[in-house]
Amino acid sequence: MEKPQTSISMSVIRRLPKYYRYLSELVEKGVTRISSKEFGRILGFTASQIRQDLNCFGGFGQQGYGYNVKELRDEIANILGLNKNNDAIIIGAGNLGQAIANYSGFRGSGFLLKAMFDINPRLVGISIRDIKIMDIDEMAGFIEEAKINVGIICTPKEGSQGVADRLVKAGIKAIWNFSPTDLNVPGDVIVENVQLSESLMVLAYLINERDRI
Amino acid sequence: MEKPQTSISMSVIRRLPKYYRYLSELVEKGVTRISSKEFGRILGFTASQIRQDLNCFGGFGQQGYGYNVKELRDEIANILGLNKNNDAIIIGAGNLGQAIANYSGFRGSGFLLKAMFDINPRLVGISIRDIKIMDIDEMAGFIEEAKINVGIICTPKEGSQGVADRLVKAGIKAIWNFSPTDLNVPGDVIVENVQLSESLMVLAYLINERDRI
DNA sequence: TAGATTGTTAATCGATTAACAATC
DNA sequence: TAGATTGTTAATCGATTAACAATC
Repeated sequence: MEKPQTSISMSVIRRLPKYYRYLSELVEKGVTRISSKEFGRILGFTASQIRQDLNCFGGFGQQGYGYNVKELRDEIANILGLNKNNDAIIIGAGNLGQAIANYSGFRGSGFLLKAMFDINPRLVGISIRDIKIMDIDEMAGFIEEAKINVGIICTPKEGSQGVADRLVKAGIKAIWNFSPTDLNVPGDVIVENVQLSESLMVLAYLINERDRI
Repeated sequence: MEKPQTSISMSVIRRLPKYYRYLSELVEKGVTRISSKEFGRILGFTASQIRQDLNCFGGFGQQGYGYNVKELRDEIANILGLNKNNDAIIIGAGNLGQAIANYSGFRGSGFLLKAMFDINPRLVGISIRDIKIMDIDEMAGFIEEAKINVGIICTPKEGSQGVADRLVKAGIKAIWNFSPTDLNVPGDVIVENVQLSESLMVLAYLINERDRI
């Protein structure tokens, strides 16, 4: 049922996790079928948009019936690649790095945390949830040996480009970046940014704008 | 020089922090003027887009010259409301809450962390960076007394809607939401989401897609 | 003044919504 | 079969890019 897969726009891709999340909730509630109209009402999207989005990947519905909730959830999990394992490491074992290490969402997305790295000798050696913090000089070797393909950068912004360079050199293929910079990496390396500072500034804007009116 | 301020699209607003960040870097480097062309080259945007974006807020440039870097940075800080103070509290003092409490980006955006709240009696009473963790039952009183206007939700998803309800009831006007849910709040309450799980799933998709090709 | 670069209008592109024939 | 709802095409809307007159 899968389509020949032309390039999908990022607008569509960024909605997929939301579809997945709501479908998972529906499955838990025991809902077995849903129409695009009803699903749109729940999500705050138009029915049209949902049908267009899903049809980028295949015809998952049935005329006159709607969509099978469990089936659609599994299709989307498959599209997102949530069933594929990705071994990851965290670089920067400070507050944020430790919080991310404790993040329970890894499992559900197929990511497995294998190690953490830091330059601070006071952190090296201790463990967070059975994950060892190692010296950053051991990183390249570990990546190659353990076939790590994702690096999670939780360092301050001064160090982040340097870390990215070392990750790329060691053969990593994707970066989840929490440092407030745009990393410079080769075109085949994927970077997904979580820009806390930008999010906070947008919040400041929205508060400021509302107060102005 | 400010325009009558019609409604600005979110696409524009979400680019402003990036402008601000790069302009700050340019100021630090001692660059005093920049053209939209050169600024676009640095950011990876078209010159046209930068000029369009800035002209939503006013004519900050000068024909034949370009933009004064420091002036433009200050204008954008002003548009974003980074000079206005917003008193905030964190709800949920677990790993993520504590990491956010330690987040150094608050100051630069005009946010001031005033307290943290949790239901866990083992956390209540201790302090993170001089910020006391209090029992959640003290929250409503604290919000009113200290005139808090921003709540930062770092609880697990089960508790987040309940926390949001209590925040709204206590009179809070904006929420920075780290829990993986879409909060239901009255229309005048601003919610800015940081969806770690969605970001991670997009990363999974991009890795999976690249491997497929 | 001549050159450069803005502010702004017009053209293009892409994303969203509407409409409807196909079909379960 | 009749009703419902999809998949898909067409229309609309909004955002981005190009073009250029205004002007420093």
